[in-house]
Amino acid sequence: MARPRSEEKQRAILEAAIHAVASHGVTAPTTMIAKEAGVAEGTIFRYFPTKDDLLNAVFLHLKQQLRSTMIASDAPADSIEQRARESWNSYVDWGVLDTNASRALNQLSVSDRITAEARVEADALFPELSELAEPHPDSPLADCGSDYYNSVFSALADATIGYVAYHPDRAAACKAAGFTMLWKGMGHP
Amino acid sequence: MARPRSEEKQRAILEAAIHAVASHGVTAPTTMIAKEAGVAEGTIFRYFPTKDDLLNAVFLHLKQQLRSTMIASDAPADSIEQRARESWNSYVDWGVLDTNASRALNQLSVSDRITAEARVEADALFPELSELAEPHPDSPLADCGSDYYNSVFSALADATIGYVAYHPDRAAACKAAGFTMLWKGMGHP
Amino acid sequence: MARPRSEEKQRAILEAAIHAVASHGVTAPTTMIAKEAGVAEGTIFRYFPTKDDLLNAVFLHLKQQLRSTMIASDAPADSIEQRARESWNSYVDWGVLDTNASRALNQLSVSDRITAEARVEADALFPELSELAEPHPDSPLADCGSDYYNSVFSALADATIGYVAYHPDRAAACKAAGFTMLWKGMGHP
Amino acid sequence: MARPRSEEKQRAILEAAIHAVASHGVTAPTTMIAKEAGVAEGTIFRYFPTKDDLLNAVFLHLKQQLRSTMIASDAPADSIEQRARESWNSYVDWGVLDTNASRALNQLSVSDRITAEARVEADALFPELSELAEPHPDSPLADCGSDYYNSVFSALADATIGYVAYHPDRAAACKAAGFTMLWKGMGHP
DNA sequence: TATGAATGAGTATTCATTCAT
DNA sequence: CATGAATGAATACTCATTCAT
Repeated sequence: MARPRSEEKQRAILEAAIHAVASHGVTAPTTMIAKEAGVAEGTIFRYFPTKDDLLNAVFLHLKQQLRSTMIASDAPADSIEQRARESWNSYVDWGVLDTNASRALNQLSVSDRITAEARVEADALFPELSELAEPHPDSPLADCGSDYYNSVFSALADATIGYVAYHPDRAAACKAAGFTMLWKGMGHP
Repeated sequence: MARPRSEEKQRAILEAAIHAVASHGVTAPTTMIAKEAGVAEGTIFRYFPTKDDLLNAVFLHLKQQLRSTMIASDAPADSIEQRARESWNSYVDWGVLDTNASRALNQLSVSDRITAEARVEADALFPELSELAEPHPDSPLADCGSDYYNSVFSALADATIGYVAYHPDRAAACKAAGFTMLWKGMGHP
Repeated sequence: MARPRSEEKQRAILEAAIHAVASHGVTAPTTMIAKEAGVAEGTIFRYFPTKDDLLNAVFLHLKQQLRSTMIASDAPADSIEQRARESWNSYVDWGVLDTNASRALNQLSVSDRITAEARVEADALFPELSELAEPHPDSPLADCGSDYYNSVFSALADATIGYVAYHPDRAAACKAAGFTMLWKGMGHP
Repeated sequence: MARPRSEEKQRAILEAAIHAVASHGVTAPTTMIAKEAGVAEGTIFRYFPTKDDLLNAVFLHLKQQLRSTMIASDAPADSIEQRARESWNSYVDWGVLDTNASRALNQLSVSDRITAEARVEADALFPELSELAEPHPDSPLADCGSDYYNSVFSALADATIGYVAYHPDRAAACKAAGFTMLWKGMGHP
């Protein structure tokens, strides 16, 4: 599939897919996505050869979007704790602000239609998480693999996002509590 | 007077469903489940009127299984920390030992085909989690809602189970690290 | 299938089938019929080898029931018109009185699951209709076949029954009008 | 811009449905209809969202067809009797000429899958039947409801069509006899 | 290139019938 | 003989994908 003409149409399809997946899961029919995107049924397949390709593209698109958010908020940080907290905060905020995006990403994350390659590619977007995760020798995480921290980070963040979505008034408390867990869990005092 | 309804067959269907859902998600076709269970397709619907009923039954079955495991390992605990750690350990061990069960439970947990009732019923099986979660006033969790802890517990546990499944040699380290996170996150020193 | 033991059970099945067919058409499931008859699903098939056999039996049963009614009301008639009118009246009354029976018979009459043999057998139950129908040479019916009259008789009667079922207050008028049609149509003055 | 929706295909589906319903009743499977129409099974559902929609469309299609026939034969009539007789004749002729159509219409008419709306719409196609039915005060039909005549008209016509289908040589006699019944039954001398 | 009509394999569910108890 | 559990072919409908326009 050659790069298709309309960048805008591709974007519309992605956005429509996000919305559809958020509300109907990965089984959301392509017809529904097409309708929501304002394109014909067949058009989707000129931009994404199969539905799976589309789903994986959505997955990466969301991860990149999240990535951008985190960079945007990347103020020069005083301390490593500050940087870590800001990563955490922007991650959670992104999910809370754009519920659709967050819900869609959750659905995709657990779906077996997202390939291992896409997952690897997505993880590579967040190198600083790994860096922050670099545990000091006496951290409890020292003997866990390097991406155990990553798993835990997103697991905690997703749980927090999900919870805050239903209890917006507790957003601040939960964000703080979640970060404390992460930070103390790494062996910081 | 007729052939009695077979407890064993019902079990076979549940087990088959677990396996099928673990590897194909909740969209695993009933034909596949039937074949795996060694029964005719129609038989499934004698035991579970609809596929959704089957899925909810599987969900509760797995939760109960998990529950039993945790009770079985419920040694008289010296301290509250000890009790908490044992809950955590047996939860994670269950998932690690029976990967299918754990994967299926994850798929079901995020599926919108599991009813709110089933979820409530499932949560009621783990009252001690809530009790352990009771935060003291100066815990970071104090201002979060009461089930934020629960969300975090399963999120961390599932992440740990998933990770350990791929890195069995690090099981001990990850289990310990995960619990530390949880424990310290609650404000314990 | 040997004549089965319980005459009573056979009757219960027939009655249940009448009710089920009246309200759900010939597609009424055998399980529903069994339940309504208070017998097990399989029992039906000890009395009637197939569902089609059951339906044909119901058809004949209803025709016989109708037949009995008409005989019962068969007072010694003064004139041939009187006899004809009484036939007509008892036929229509039967349908009006037992709506279920009438509805079921209608459903069965138009169903292609009733065999030609059953239809012939049923017609043979009403020989006097044919006799009454014997047209005099100058009747408009003279050149129609002998059972055209029969068809017309039941067509008119069924239409009348159906109409009266919804407009019970007009029963008398419709019965009279229907008979007039029949009688005058035969060339009587 | 895409392939236009084919009027011809819709027609093929309707015709196939008529044929299938005529010979197998309303339970004729959609696969059979599709095969007979020479289209894929899914295609049926592009033209008719559900099978019930298809059945209702077939019902109306047949009524309209019948309607056209009757209009076509609508010569300027000398008398009201002449007009009535021509209505009757063309109705019966239609059924005799196209046995499938007539059989299908009969099946549909008694089916509970034809909606009340469709029936009302169909009746509205034949306003002159109601007009002709307007009974004079001393008609036997005077005290019956206004659509008793309609019921009787179709009942007689269908019976006649059915009979003539098997005895084509008696068509003329039966048509005449049937009309006489109707006409005399209305109190005409 | 975009469209949307056409496709047909795939899905959950039903039901007449069989047969172990 | 009666029961009802088990069966699996059949059914209406869906949907990712193809392809004529």
